[in-house]
Amino acid sequence: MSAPQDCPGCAAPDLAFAAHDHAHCAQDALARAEALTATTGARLTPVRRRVLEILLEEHKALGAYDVLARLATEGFGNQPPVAYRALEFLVEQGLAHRIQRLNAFTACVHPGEDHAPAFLICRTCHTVAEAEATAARAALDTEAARTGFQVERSTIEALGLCPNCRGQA
Amino acid sequence: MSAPQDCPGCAAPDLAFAAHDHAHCAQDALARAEALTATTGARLTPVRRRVLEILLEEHKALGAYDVLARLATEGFGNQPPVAYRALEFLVEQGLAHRIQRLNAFTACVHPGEDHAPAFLICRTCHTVAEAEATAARAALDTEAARTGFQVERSTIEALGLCPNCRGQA
DNA sequence: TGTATGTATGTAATATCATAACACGTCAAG
DNA sequence: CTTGACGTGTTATGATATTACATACATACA
Repeated sequence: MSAPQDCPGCAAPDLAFAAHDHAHCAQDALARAEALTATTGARLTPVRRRVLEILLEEHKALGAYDVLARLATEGFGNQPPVAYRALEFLVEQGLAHRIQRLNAFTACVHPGEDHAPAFLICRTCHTVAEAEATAARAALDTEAARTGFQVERSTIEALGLCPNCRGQA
Repeated sequence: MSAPQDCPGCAAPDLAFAAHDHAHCAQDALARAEALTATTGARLTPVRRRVLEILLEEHKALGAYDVLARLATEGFGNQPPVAYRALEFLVEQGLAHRIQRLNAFTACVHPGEDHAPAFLICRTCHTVAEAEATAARAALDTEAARTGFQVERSTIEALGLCPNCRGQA
């Protein structure tokens, strides 16, 4: 495992859209996940680890049943809870994110850097990228506070065209 | 129908949370909806109008099946498409919004004022309020643009505690 | 007035997403 | 060596959403 700044692909903010060594990117995320769980004591069991690997194969969001189908062919259980539980674990640990708009899940590319990103979802190629959401979240919190509402968690997701698909249109 | 500034309840930004004359608030939204559809030529048929009324009864989000159950007892169809079609129409016309986080729908309290609000969802009383999202959306668009992503639609939803429920906690 | 056309509604069937409840196995602490 | 926590497997069911087709209703216009 290399530090993030050692990998041009992994360090880029537009990671998902830019051409990059995805194998390295996935390996890196997996290694970090292992380091993280070792630290916190959370158990990255075979099913959970495999689900993370599956999510890391592409910068896309996968439905729970897509994941489940993969697991089933590999000798794991084939009932929905098997997938949902592993996904829930990964989300709790910050190793994956749920994309509300798609009822689907995507691997976190920056595990450990405690963050609540915005998601950029390309409506053509279905790639999902994480984007920095600090400013947007701050604006939302401020606006909410004006009405006395206290934000605990927020969902920020954008649908649109990624740079690659824009070029082709 | 009165202009928005004539109604203290309807003009307030924290409409949903503040004590207000909700009957007036609902009537106002309905009247605007009628005016709007008359302008655009869209047909606010009995089912669609009734669905809007149902959504306007409270500042909450209702699931499609909740709406459907109401419709069914009133002599309308009782199959899911009846509710989904009416809801889709209302959303298209800007008369209702879909809350992704809840897989549910809520009436728009400012129909006609072309807007894409953020939603503030109270986790205790389940009230849903619309909040100004211009700043948050701008921040998101800017961040997305840095990666070359072009945002077409964005979802901004916050889960937390509304002023009333905060007081009680 | 009759008829064609588009739009809305009704209905059946099915697809997709998600959770509750319980059984069984494993492993570490006491 | 057993108890308790946790993880996994499985059954069953619940919740959300769409496809496809049939029917009715409105509008325009021959």
